[in-house]
Order: sequence, then structure tokens, then C-alpha cells
Amino acid sequence: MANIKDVAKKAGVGIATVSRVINHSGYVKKETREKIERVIRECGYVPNEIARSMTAQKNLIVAFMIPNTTHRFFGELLYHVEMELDHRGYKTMVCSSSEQIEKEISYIDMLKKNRVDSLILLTNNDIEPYLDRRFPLVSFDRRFKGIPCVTSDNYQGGVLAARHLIESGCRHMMFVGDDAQGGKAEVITEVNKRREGFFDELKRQGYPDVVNIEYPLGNYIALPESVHRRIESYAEVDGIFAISDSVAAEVIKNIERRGRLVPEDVKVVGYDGGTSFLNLGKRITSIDQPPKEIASAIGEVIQGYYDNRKTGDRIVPVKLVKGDTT
Amino acid sequence: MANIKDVAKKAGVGIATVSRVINHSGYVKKETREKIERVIRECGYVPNEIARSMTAQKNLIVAFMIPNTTHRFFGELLYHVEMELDHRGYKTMVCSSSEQIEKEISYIDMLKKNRVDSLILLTNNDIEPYLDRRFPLVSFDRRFKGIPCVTSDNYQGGVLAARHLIESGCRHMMFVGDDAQGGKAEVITEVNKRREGFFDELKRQGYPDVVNIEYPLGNYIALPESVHRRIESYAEVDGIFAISDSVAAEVIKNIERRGRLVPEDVKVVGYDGGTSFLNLGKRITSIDQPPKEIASAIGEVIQGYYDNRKTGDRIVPVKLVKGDTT
DNA sequence: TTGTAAGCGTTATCAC
DNA sequence: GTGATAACGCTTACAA
Repeated sequence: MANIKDVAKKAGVGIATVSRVINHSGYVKKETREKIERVIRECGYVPNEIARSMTAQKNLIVAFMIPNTTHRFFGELLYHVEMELDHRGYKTMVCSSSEQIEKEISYIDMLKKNRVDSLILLTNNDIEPYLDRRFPLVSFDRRFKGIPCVTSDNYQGGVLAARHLIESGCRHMMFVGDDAQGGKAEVITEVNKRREGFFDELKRQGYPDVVNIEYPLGNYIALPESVHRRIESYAEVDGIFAISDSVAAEVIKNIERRGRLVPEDVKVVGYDGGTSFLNLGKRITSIDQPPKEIASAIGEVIQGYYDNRKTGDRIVPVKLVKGDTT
Repeated sequence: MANIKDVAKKAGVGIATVSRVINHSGYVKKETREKIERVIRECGYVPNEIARSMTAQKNLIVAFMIPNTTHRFFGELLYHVEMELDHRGYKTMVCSSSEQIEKEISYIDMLKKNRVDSLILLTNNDIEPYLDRRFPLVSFDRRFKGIPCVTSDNYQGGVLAARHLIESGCRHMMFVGDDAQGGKAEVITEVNKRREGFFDELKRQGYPDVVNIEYPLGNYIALPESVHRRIESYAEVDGIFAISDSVAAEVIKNIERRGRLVPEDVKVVGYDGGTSFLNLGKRITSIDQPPKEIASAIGEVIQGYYDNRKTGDRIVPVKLVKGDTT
């Protein structure tokens, strides 16, 4: 591959002039420029980005640390984040952690190594001790002191779910969701606010007795059989708010397997929305947290770092989208 | 951040010695090494990977060009590819194309720019003119002359689907799938072999009349209403093979909406399998193409390039996994 | 064993 | 307008 030196030699100019041409910087006589452009075309020269990163001291790569890309919402979020960053001229490095803190730490280390410029955090592990605020960090759905946080309005989502179930005539409510932090007291994610908002609103509206089904964070896909048994032991429950659409889908499947009908006997609201469960037989009524807008907010924070602007937290509004399960 | 020079100065040695220590290369006296290691620890020195790439002329980054990460199978495949590559010491850059050839071309250009070392191709566009065989390329589900191809055994998948439907008592078969190449004659993907295998096997077993519902490639998610109408116009059909699980899900939903039952009236087989539709109410009988093994095959090809070994095509076996739709 | 110095391919600062 | 030349932070001959 030809490099800038070859081009300069072939064009009979200095490398600085070639650099000016490819960067559209500084003054270059028209003829010189045209000559150089011709040579560049002739030898198919393309500037080496590694060398550029070397002098620029940055590589325009953003790492996205994510539990997996298998979970529907994560896949969607990644898609929009990549689009957003690409649009802004940055590349996205996927970093699936499989929820393992060791992998997460190794991803965080990429910042020191200059492998990536910045990092988007999405985790339920206790990585606080590994975070160095001197690096450009953004966190999704989780507060770390001094690090900008992007999140959907989880609390409001819980409130909306409560109101909707009440309006739909439900009287005995239940919340189903993992405890996210897996018993680790240090870890509190914004996702917990879905539960809080739900409980608070129900209390305000005169429904103080809500069943809370909480279980350790699993693999984001299947719900343990024991959880299903706990759910069905509350025969009077007629309104359920599940922490995510995938949990909702599992819950619905199980309820129907036991012979009760959704939404006739039990109504179910999930969280995530979007196209997540578009081709599921039954469309889940869900609190819609728009991945595109979340990605856009994340993009702004990242851009802020590149522009030496410090940005604050961003809470993205949610709305309830009615489906076939309420 | 401290660099190798700082470390050398603080330790009172030359930078070459520090380099030897961090790379475990060459001879270094024990005491010198220990001294350097202490200094490294003290000032938290970590080698700059950009600079390393500069000399190494490679950055250990692999680009994965993929239509999107929203489609369940793609999300899963990406997950396993990233795991596999990470395991081998390479980083994965996600490159969602949204099926746009312009984006794909810009991703291919990253090779020339040294932004990535190699590229995994997953596309239905006519990118043949943009591929330069001097670069390390791997293609998934698509043959390009001179480029190693990893694919599941699509033909065999079609055969298995045909046999299963016959054994399940179906007599009037249908294939439903996009034409992938969108009418572009130049583009023929391996995915088409699902159709071929299905038709061939049916013919061999004495079912020459198969309905073929073909439509232009869309967004991988929703099936156009017109396609649903074409499907239902064949009232005698009792066995359907869909090109993917997401298409199968759409087809099933529509059939049931019109009042026919799956699998009682119509049996449906999809393609992809895995955990893709795990939390769908009804589990789809599907040709399982294991993303983990595909990722592993891709990893081997990539590794081959780094080791200066040329690898050949890899066809990953598939199997039919019975669900609730047949 | 260890240090000096020449790359790696750019960008940017100076003189001219 | 333009061309040397010094960074950028590392690896690796080659000397010592």
C-alpha cells in the first residue's frame, strides 16, 4: 500500500503538502493540489488511520459494554447506538460481558490501553472500584457518581403501568422482576425504579397490598420454574407488571399453560416495547423505552467528551403502548 | 498517562529494556526486571495499543458487517462471534449496514484505512466490485470467488424440512421466503439453497407440486400484507417451510388470525432455531443452525489469516428441532 | 544484558 | 505556498 511519502515523491512535493491536501487544511496552489489529487487516485492512496490515531492521540472508537446482544432490547439498543455513533463519525466496538465482571474489567482496561476512546457502561456488577473518572464514560440505566447517566424514565414507567392496570379494572396487583443487583447491596440500578414507581402509584391510588415477586438475576431469557410457581400461588392476582417484555412473555406463556387467560383473567404489562415482540403471537402491552432516543442521548454525551463539553444526565420519556395483553 | 520513556527514566534504564520486560522478550537481568516492574506498577503504566499497532502494522480488530443486530438470529450470531474473537484476542467492531450498500462500502473501506485488520461479510448486496482479495475476508452464507465462506448446510436444512413435513402427514407443501437478492441476478446467497433442498427432496419423494411464495427482501421483520394474502389463497396447503423463524412466526400469527390452527390444520417449519424464539408462546419447529459453531468456524478462518494460513470453506451441519408447530 | 537509534505513517510547527 | 523536521509511543535491529 502506498503511503504519504510515496505520494509526495511521485508528485514531486513534500509530505506536508500532501497532508494539507488530504486534510483540506492550509493553503495549496490549485495546480499543486490537482497534481497531488491525481497521484493519489493513481496509486489508490488512502491515509492510514492507525498513524492518524498516533498523532491525534485518539482513535474515534467507542466501546459498548453490554451483557449480550441476544436479548431483544439489547440488540435493538446496540443497533441504534451503532447507527448514532457511525453518523457522528465514531466506530463501535461491541463488548459482550455475559454479565461476567472479569470481562467487564478487561473492557474497562481498554481505555488505559488507548484501544478505545470512551466506554458506554451497561452492567449490573459492582464495577465502581474499576472506574476512573478521567476517562470518557457514559452509563445506561445506572448511576455512578460523576459519570453522566442515560436512562429511560423508569419511575414514570412504573406509574404508567399502575394507572393502566387500575383503569383496566384490575384489583389485585403483582410485580415480577429480578432484583438486578443479585443481592449485592452496592449495586442499585435505575431499573429498580420501575418497581418503585409501580408500588408508589398503587399506594397513592389506594392499593397498598401488592405482591412482589423478586428473584436473583438470571440469564435474561428463561424464568426459573420456582418463580412461576410463586406467581401462580397468588390466585387472586389479576394485574401483573413485569420488569421487561421478555419476562412478561414468559409469565404470559406460563399463565396460559395453566389454563388462565390473558387478558381476560389476568392482565399483563411489560417494559421495553418497540419492535421487540412484534412477531410474537400476542402483542404485549408495554412501557415503551425508545432505543433510538436513548442512543441519541448517548451519542450526545459521547460527542460532548470529544468536544470537551461536560454533559449531564439524560432521562428519556417513556409511554405506555397498549397491546393484546391488557 | 505515563509512557515507556517515563518508565525508563524513572527506572534508570533504556526504553528497549522496558519494552523487553513488558513483552517478555529478550534477556533482562532479574534485578533490572524487578526494578522496572516496580516502576510500572508505581506509575500505573500501560502500553499504548495505538503505538503498538503502528509498529505491528495491525490492530487486532475484526469488523463484522451485519444487516442489523435487531433480528434475533443476527443478535445471537454477533454474540457468539464476539465471544469467539475475544477469546482469540481480537476485538469486534459492529458494522450494521441496514442493508444499505453505501454503508457496506464504507465498512469495506476500513480495511484500506487500517482501521480494522479483517472483515466478516454478511450481506445481500452486490458488493463484489468492492472486494479486494488481498485483504483478510470471510463471508457468511454467501460465496464470493476466492473468499472463504462459512455457512450452515442450507440445502440439507431444506431436505430435513421436507422429510419432516412429509412424515408429519402433510400433502400440500409451500415454501415462503424472500428472494434475498432483491431481483439482482448477480447476487445468489447460500440461503437460497434452503428452497432448493426443500423442492428437490419433495420431488424425489413424489411431491412435484409445491407452492413457492417469493417476495422481495424487506426489513427482516414484518411480512407485507400482500404476501399473507398470497399465502392464504392456497387453501389446500397443509405444510409450510419458511425461510427463517421470524418469517415462520409471522406466517403462523396470520394463519391463526384467519381461524386456521397450527399445527392441527397447517404445519410450519422455520429456520434458525437456537434460543431465538424461546419465549414465544408457541415454540417453532425449526432447522437449527448453531450460531456458536458458526462463530467458531469464522474464528478459525480469521485466525488463519493472522497465522498466514489460508483456510477453506466451512459448512456447519444443521438439525431439525421439533417444536409445537408440527 | 543493555542502550541507541531507526523506523511505523501521520500531523503540525517552523522557517524559507 | 511549500518543505524540512520534530513529535506521537512503541518495537527491534544493531552496537556496545
